[in-house]
Amino acid sequence: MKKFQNNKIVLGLSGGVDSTTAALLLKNKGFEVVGFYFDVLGKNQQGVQEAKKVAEQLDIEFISKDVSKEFGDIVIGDFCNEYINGRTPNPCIVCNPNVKFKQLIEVADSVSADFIATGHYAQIHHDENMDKYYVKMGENVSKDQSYMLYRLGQNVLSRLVFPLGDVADKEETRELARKNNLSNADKKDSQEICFIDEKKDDYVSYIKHQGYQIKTGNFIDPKGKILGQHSGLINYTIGQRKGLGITFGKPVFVTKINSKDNTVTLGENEDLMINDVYSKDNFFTINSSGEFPEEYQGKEIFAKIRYAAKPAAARLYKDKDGFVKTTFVHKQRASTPGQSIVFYQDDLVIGGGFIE
RNA sequence: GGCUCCAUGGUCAAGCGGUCAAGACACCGCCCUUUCACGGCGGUAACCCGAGUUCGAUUCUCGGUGGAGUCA
Repeated sequence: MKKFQNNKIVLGLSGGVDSTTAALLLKNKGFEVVGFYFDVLGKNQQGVQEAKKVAEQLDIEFISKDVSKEFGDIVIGDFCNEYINGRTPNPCIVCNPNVKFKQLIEVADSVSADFIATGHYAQIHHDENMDKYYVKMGENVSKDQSYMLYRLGQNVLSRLVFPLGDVADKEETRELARKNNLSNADKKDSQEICFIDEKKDDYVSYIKHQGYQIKTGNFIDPKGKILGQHSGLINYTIGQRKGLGITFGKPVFVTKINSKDNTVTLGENEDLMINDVYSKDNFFTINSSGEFPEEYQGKEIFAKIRYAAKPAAARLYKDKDGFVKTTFVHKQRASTPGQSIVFYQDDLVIGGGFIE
């Protein structure tokens, strides 16, 4: 798709090694690169300056934009609500289609660029016959970030380039950066949640600072017996072991979070193993609406229920009320409401949804 | 009230007349990780008090204190 008939490309430029190296690679391939920094906090002058400096080093155009309003409404609002409701959100999943890539497209249109890019370790696959685009796992299997991108639609994918998709090793990225004297070649990987300053907040105190009231409640066993006091639902996620402050001589894990009666159920690891995972708000790549394609009924696929999980064999079934049931061949550990399940066919992302 | 049993890190729990006093769970740190977790590695931390026996007591004896059981 070439709307503008040029080689102009808008790259999400955070100032980190990955996006910087991505810019370099694009430049080398002959793209006219525009570095785009989106400021989710709206006051991140340091972030802007760092990215700008990198852009100058690379000698590329640079744009920054305050997207704090939409980011706050869409991502942070959802993030807090989910936690308050006893779920475990993954803000990156929400941000990508609704803020990050949406912004990239908008900026690309505004500067008449045909393409957009990010430094994700993922690839794009184009099915020529069906004329469909897919996110494909990165060559760098251990860093593969395709999971985070399952909600991107054809309008985005068709214009998207992942320069680092075929880089098989993060060290290779750094090496490239070093060779080209990029100042951030050895900058530490960013981590944690991007909108929370880990120096002064963790996500729990962040949510508290947003004005939410956190109520303590009971830890209970699977039969309902009270085991102790928990410090508020937002502190916990399914499968969690540490930070419970409760001891039984053997590890215990969070097996259930119940927002109705404000309890947290603790149990053994075995209790966390399940075959069937239900998801809602599913999004399937090949349908512009994102709906479940009928031909996927009973389909053998691979799926993972967490970013860091290994894709595991499963079958897909359409369920009532827009739900999808995924039946794994082997039990999976700690399916967590709010996290995403992502479906793969071989190394292509075909869709995903939010776990219930 | 009588009798019996017990008393070790935050919790549970080994053990011995001379030990750097196990281990598990918790906790802390690091690693892993563009979410939250899991996981891996490492770390802090204890013999209830007093008297006695002994070359030496956490270990044996007595008393105290605290807890558990039992009897009328």
